[in-house]
Amino acid sequence: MKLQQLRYLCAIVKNNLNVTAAAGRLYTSQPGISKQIRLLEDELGVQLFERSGKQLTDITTAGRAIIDRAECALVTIESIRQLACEFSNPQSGSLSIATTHTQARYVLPPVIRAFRQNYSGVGLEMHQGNPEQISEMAASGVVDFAIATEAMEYFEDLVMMPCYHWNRAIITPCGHPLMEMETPTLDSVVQYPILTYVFGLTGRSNLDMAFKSKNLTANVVFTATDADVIKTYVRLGLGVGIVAKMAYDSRIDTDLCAIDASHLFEPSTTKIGFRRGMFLRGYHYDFIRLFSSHLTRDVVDAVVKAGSNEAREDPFDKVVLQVY
Amino acid sequence: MKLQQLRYLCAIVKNNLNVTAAAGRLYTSQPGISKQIRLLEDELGVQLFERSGKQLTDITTAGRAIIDRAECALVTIESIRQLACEFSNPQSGSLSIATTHTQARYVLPPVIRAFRQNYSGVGLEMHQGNPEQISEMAASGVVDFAIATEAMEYFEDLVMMPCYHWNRAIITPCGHPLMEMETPTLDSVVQYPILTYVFGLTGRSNLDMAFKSKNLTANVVFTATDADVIKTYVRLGLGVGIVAKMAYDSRIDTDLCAIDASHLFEPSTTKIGFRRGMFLRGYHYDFIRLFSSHLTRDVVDAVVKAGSNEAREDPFDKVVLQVY
DNA sequence: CCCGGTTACGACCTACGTAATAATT
DNA sequence: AATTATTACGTAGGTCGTAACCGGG
Repeated sequence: MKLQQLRYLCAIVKNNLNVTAAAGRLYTSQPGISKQIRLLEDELGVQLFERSGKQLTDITTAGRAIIDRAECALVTIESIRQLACEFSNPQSGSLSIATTHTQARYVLPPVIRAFRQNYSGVGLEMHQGNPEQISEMAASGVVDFAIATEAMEYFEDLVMMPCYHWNRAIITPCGHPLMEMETPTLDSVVQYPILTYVFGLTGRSNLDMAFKSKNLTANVVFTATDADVIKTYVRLGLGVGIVAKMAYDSRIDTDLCAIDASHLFEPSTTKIGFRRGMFLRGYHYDFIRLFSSHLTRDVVDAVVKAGSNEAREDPFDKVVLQVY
Repeated sequence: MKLQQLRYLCAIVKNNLNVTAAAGRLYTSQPGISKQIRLLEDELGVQLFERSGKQLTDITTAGRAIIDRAECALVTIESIRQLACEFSNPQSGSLSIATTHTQARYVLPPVIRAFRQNYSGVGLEMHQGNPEQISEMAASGVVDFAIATEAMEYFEDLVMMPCYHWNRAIITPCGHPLMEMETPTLDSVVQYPILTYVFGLTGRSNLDMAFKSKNLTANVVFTATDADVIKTYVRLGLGVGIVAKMAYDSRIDTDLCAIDASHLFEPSTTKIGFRRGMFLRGYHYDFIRLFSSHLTRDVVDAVVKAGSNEAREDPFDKVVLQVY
């Protein structure tokens, strides 16, 4: 049994049992992969894949169990590599983050700036996607960290930690009648066409829940994945926007007005997650800390330890998170 | 990085940094090992060992962390192998147990017999030693299971489970004055020279505690590692023996008399343990079950899961163990 | 001077890529 | 017919073992 064979095995699985695709991803030839898989199966004495003729059609029961452990072994091996790096070269490496537009555009900039000042030798890579894609990237090891607000609980092998709460703002062109009120009600808001995030993004579910619980139907005329686009269309007069509060900047958005809407919608919680078993380098801890100051190294370590098991008491019960 | 290199690395550590010994254990040449270690260090860019001249004198900080993970990876790899075996050949394999004389001689025989009837294809291997050696064997993967009564808690990477409680018997040649009493007291027992187990074996510590708590000094004139030897010397009239109750068989030891001593000494608990992360095959579960009927597959799995973390509530709190 | 680790070298093996072949959709 | 896996084969790299070489205690 060789590590390569395990890598090939996992690559095939990640590429939907397409050996050619797996070979492409690993920059090697597909006959090589086929042969190594065959050899592995011979050595272990078990079929790992169901085959119909030459095609791989499915994973066998044994295969599934073995692949799980193979992934685990590979993660451990990777962590050895990282660990060595951390000792030989603690100031250099690379940090890759997958996140949503909202975070990338409105929350991360100061964090990234501070991080770069401390770790100029660490390469940064940023990926964008919806929360599901983001989680997937972190779970499969494409990125180190996933940062998002929704749909981050569904990956068993991600360690998730809450970072901060945030509320929404209602934005309109200046002089809009809604802006006359101190604290508009949901009833008054639904009078107008609404522009907000597409479903599944940036706390959209909390928004829908608020309307639903009051039996109101919001007339959502436009959705987008980011607040910049939404603001653009609010400026065009399509309606009122409901976006994350941090997406409104009074210095820049001078032609728009905003009202805090924290009394209308439940706050959402942004979380950061990384793959279980991953070795966290010094700069990983520091990045997390920069992003959310209560997540010190000790706290993170505790969560990792606790998380290796199913639910015990939530270590964040008593922590008061920053609120935007 | 290759698996062999990790194996070499761990072997060197297990052999006290003696490369030649490690080579011998692995049936390979020591230049090969030296070279692979060197290559590994080059690839990782970290020294794994401190060297004084050519000698390996110590493990570096980085080395220690890396070796930990290397061992973990190797255990996972081994578990893949076992897993495959379980699928390809569930009835064959091998089971190795390390235990003390008491278990091997008085408790395990019926278990082993039953096991062999179910799994005639599984080779059995039995090792003996003191509890520390036994734990060590299980922790280092020489054997699958460690079964003993004392000193099993000190290995962090062993999963331990209580199997049964047992009490002691006082044995004397027939007609001994102690046997006149229904329930002898400690005071009466200390009147006589005592023969029992050597320190660290078979619940010896509970015995010492009992005397100490009553401020009595036992006149221990003879210690041995097993009850057979002790009984022999009791027959010679050296004194009274205090041995595990199951070591007295009225059908065989017709020239000896025994009195239950459970009122004098706290019962001891025999435990079974195996290396954390080890893949348990079907026959492993069955063996455990045969040895201790409350340790069903579900219970064992639960302990493994829970044990991957530090102390949570003891899953055996409410279980009533069999008492010998 | 012996024990133990490193260097040097040669043999064998095997992983991998290219090219041709077969099978499945 | 196009896509995808297997088979065949040659090469290049690397692991391992033998043998000779050094450094400490």
